[in-house]
Amino acid sequence: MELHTQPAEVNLPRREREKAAHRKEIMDAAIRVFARRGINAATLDEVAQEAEFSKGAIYLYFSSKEDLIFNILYDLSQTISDTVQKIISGKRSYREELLDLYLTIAEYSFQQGDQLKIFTGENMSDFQCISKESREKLMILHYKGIKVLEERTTKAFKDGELRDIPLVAIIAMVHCSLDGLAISRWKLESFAQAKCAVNNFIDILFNGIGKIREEKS
Amino acid sequence: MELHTQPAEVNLPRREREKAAHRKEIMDAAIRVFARRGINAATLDEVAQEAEFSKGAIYLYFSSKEDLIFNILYDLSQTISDTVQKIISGKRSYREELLDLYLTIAEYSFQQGDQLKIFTGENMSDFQCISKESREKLMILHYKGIKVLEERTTKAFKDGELRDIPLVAIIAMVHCSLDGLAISRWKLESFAQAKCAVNNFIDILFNGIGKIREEKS
Amino acid sequence: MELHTQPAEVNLPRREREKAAHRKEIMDAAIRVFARRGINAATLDEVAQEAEFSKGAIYLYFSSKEDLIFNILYDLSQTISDTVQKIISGKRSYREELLDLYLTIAEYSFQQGDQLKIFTGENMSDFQCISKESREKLMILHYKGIKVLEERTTKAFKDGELRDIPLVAIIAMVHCSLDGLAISRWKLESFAQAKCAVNNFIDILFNGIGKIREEKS
Amino acid sequence: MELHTQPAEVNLPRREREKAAHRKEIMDAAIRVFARRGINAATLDEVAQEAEFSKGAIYLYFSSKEDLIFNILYDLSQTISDTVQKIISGKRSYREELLDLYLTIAEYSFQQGDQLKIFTGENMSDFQCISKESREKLMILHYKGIKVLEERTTKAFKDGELRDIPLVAIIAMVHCSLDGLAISRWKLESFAQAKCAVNNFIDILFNGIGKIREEKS
DNA sequence: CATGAATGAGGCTTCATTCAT
DNA sequence: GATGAATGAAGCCTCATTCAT
Repeated sequence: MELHTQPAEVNLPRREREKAAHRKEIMDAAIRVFARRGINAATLDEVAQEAEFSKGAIYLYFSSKEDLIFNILYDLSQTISDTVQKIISGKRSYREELLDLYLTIAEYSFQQGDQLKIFTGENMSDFQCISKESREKLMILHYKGIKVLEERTTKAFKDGELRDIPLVAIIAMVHCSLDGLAISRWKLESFAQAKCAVNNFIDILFNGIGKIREEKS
Repeated sequence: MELHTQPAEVNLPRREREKAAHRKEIMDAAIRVFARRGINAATLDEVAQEAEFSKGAIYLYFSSKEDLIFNILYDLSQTISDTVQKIISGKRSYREELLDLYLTIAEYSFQQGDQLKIFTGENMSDFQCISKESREKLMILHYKGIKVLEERTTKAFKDGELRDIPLVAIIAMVHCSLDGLAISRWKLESFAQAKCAVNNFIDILFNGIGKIREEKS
Repeated sequence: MELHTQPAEVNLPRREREKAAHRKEIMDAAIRVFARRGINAATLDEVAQEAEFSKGAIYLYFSSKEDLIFNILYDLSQTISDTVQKIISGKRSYREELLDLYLTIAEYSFQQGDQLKIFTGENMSDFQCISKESREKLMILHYKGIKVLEERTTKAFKDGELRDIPLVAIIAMVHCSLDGLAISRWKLESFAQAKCAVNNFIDILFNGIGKIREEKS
Repeated sequence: MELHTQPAEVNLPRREREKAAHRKEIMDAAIRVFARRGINAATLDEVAQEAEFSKGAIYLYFSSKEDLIFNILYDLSQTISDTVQKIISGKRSYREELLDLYLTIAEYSFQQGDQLKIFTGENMSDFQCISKESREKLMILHYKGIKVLEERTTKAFKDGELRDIPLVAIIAMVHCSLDGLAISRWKLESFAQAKCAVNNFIDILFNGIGKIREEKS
């Protein structure tokens, strides 16, 4: 299962296709530069150089640096949200689905690590570089994914898959570990390692680290 | 138990004491501004205004904006490292000590939230605004805390407190949840809530969320 | 009587005719945009859009933005100069001819207001956007009209149509009122109003506003 | 009688006085550059160079190029409006007051020609370089002067100083000739010449240029 | 001929840093 | 020590001009 990236537009006139391709090239170059230098420190000169375009060309595809950043974040938010919704469908067990989600994110993190690095390198609600409205658009997408997770967790609880723990705590746990995974705080050096780490994480999440389980009275 | 902040230098000549006090005032003001506006977007003008000093005065205490940032991060890293070392002493059970650490961090997060916000608002290894050497100094401190945790976890394992799970996975789990706690991803609105959240987290960490524990064969 | 605009070239091969037509379309569009946005603020993108041509097409007809501006101003200068020469012929009384000139300008101002707005919207001798040489070409045309007016005024004086007032003063008076008329400082809202205003102006010019005429001693 | 320029602030602390002086120096330099190169073509680099300050210094006194332009225009508008109100007081005859006004403007035009050149070099209502709101503030001042002239003219008519001509025509005449005077369309080379020109203008305005006065029937 | 994507010089603006008072 | 005016490097953005298709 792969992160569901935006489909390449096909069946368009050559001009349109090229335009879309160039736009994507610039975004990809920007992602690399932003990941390397930080969003704020990165200059459009660097992005242009990385993309092998002139600085002016960026403005043919994006109205400003902010617009470029926003589009990168929006695309990624969309991708993540879509992925969560596709995987967390409720058709399999909660544990299976969560494992799938983590593995998918881990894989994406290895393939497209730069994107995730930008995404979580800064606390989303604090992105100073984009306007309040844009930030809200991102939050909406973001919360769509959270919502799905929340509802699935509720269902798992009702289905007797979970211990009697406040849902909010479970969500928080899942959420912050996803972040940790995404920004490579797990310092994994191969996808094999990542797979192993994910398995361990799920094991811990479901069974705990304590030698003996203290059943709540 | 409290986060072990730097002790105010006592027994110094008045001049020295005043100088240290001004230095601290500027750092505190900077922390507030950085938390509010982001390190990059914040200007020294804003910091000076918040500190009720002139812009020039900042340069009497710090050689550059980078130096100011570094000192803030260094102090915090020191504080955290000291705190971890003080709490994770091996004198109590692993679980007790971990709970203590989380509660202490949570409390600090409520008292001095801005500092932690800056600290983890950006991925430390990627702080673009400070030089490689300074970054390494910070990393060293940072890893001191990690090291202590690692060793304590090893001991706990040997003492039979833990299940047979790779240590690195446990460390990663603890680590990313600490980040999550620090940058308020847990969205807690009162310290009471935070205490509850911490208790839940420790419960999950030790006992897992699964209804039935699947003991490893 | 109408302002003598450049005659459409006839009897040319289709290609030539089309080319001339496109050239004119671009100039007309440019006049509209320049009047609306100001010569400096207006971009060739806007002109191209207004003309419904591509930006590149402008360069098939004009070597640069300056060339486009110059041609617009030159055509208008030519038109005005021709008109002055045609009307100020010395065949009728000075007053009749002046009235005719004003009415013609007023009419043109209503039909082609944008052109005149550009023309006098900036002090001709200060057009920064065109080269010194081009500016001089415009001045030459401009002074041709002035010269004709001057000579006609001299003749009127000799013919006993005028009081004994320095010619230069009369010329200045006529000149600045023409400007005022052209750039709509008279704020007229209909051609009928304009005709009335012109009649009043001529009345004032010839008879003054004073209740009693103070004959020079 | 002199144009009533803003009084230099006295009795201020040295710092304040210097600040005001520097602000004025920059405005004066800007006026020279704008007059020489046109408002749009002029760059802040040129202004800074002319003022012998760094480019950044301009931003200590004005928030933007637009703000600088607006302040220049506003000061001048204020000065002109004040002057008109002071001179056109109704204490003397309409003709005397008008003559005084013209002479004052002419004198100012020789002393501070650059300012007036900017002011009328572009049609005020079309200043593309300043925001609509700012433009409206200027218009308000502008119309204050016009209003005074209008009322004085009405009074003169009632007092029997004027022939029976539509007031609006008289105002328009006065107005456009003031413009012509201000932007040096009268091409005068000395103040003596200007005085002479003004006298001639007033003569023409009141008595007309016609040899024989055609009294309206 | 016509197009419009690409270029890059140059403008406006910000802000860390310096320095005379 | 403390101030804040001054500096100038560097960033973002615009737009006249070019050129491959």
